[in-house]
Amino acid sequence: MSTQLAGDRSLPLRERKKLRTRRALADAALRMFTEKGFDATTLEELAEEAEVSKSTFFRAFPAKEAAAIEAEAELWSAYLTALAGRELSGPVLNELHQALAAAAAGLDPGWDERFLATRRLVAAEPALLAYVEQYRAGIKNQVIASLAAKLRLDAEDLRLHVLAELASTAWSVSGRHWVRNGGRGGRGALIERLDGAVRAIPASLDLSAPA
Amino acid sequence: MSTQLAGDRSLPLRERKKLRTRRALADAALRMFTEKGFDATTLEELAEEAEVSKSTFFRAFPAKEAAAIEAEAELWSAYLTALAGRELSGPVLNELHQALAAAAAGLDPGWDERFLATRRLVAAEPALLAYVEQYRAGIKNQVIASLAAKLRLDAEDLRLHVLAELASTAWSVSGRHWVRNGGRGGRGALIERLDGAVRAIPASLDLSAPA
DNA sequence: GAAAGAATGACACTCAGTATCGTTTGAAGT
DNA sequence: ACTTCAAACGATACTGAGTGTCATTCTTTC
Repeated sequence: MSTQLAGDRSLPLRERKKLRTRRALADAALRMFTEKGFDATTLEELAEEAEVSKSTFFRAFPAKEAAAIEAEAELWSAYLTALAGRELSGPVLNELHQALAAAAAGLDPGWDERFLATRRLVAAEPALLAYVEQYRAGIKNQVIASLAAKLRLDAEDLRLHVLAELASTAWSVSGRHWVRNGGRGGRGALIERLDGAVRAIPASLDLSAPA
Repeated sequence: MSTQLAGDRSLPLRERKKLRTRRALADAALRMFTEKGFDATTLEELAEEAEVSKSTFFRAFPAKEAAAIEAEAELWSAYLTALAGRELSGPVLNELHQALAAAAAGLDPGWDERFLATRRLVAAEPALLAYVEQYRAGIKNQVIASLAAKLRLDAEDLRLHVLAELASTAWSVSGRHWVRNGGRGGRGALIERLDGAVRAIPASLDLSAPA
């Protein structure tokens, strides 16, 4: 269930190499974008830093932005995996919550730090924010498809869209708070914030303006 | 409250011209992207079709994608305007719903058709879908800021995020259904679908998997 | 009708992203 | 170890979106 580390001896050498360069590129991206800025860093420089060619970069990532949000992508990927391996029972929102919490808990130890750096970058660079929004929308659609299959519902059922959206929103807000606090408390604190956010959802619908 | 038509005599000539070229570009984009495909149409061709230079295109739109989703952008812009001019009372979700319905109702007569064409394009072109997702995320943030100011709440209040998201989701799902039905019933039918979707939201939270 | 200023067109430039192809390297069987 | 095969890689050339600059042409205003 945990992320594939590049040092994993069980993997064929070829796969380990691919993971290593992928990680090298993502690390270089995080570092260079933070130091020089996203726009000021060209892909050529980035590829050179990771000692691969530009071709190799595009074999590992579909876009410049993707390398910067690796940590975020790892989380959502684990989320989808956790959800797929789950047998649903009871309130669906609760299931999504559990899947998300389990996904976050299962990531490799260094993830916290990378995620923090990623979110800071995203907050500073509009291009990255746009990419993240679009990325999450794609994940949301996969969640909907997965739920629709498990529950034998139409993928256009409004309720699925609402639920997928709510889980994502809860995560997003929790993450922003966590980052504003400098990531204090690490992953545990982040997951606790998520718990609180999910619990607060039902009350949201009743928010009223004073008469 | 209605959209600025290029024929509006009350506007200075210079502004009318700007609106005319903007509309010409958006129309050309919708037509050419539909006929030739988004990628196969270059900006040079598109600009030539509208009889302006590439420079002028980028003064009217920030990106190639933006010209294709003018109709969508008009709606959200009207939504923000309607929301800004509203005094909130009662359930906030209801207010958002009303603002959205009013915005849709107030757009110019040809909007239905352009919106339909836009959504078909978006469904066919991943690049456009990505752009729309990102665009809506920006609108959502403005809604949150507007609500936070009116209700004197923190912009990070989870409830605001949830509500802004729900309104957007209800619209999105309603629109997709409407498009699947070929836009039958015009704007009236679309707004009715929106009503139904908003009403169905509370039940979404209770969706459970069979034990 | 003249001055001021905004919008435009023309042009040059950067760089993300794609396509092609010859070379290297790990995987698998003998 | 030796060969075969396929996957990954590097090098190169190319397209086209998006930016910056500047001279020119319009609209507004006085």
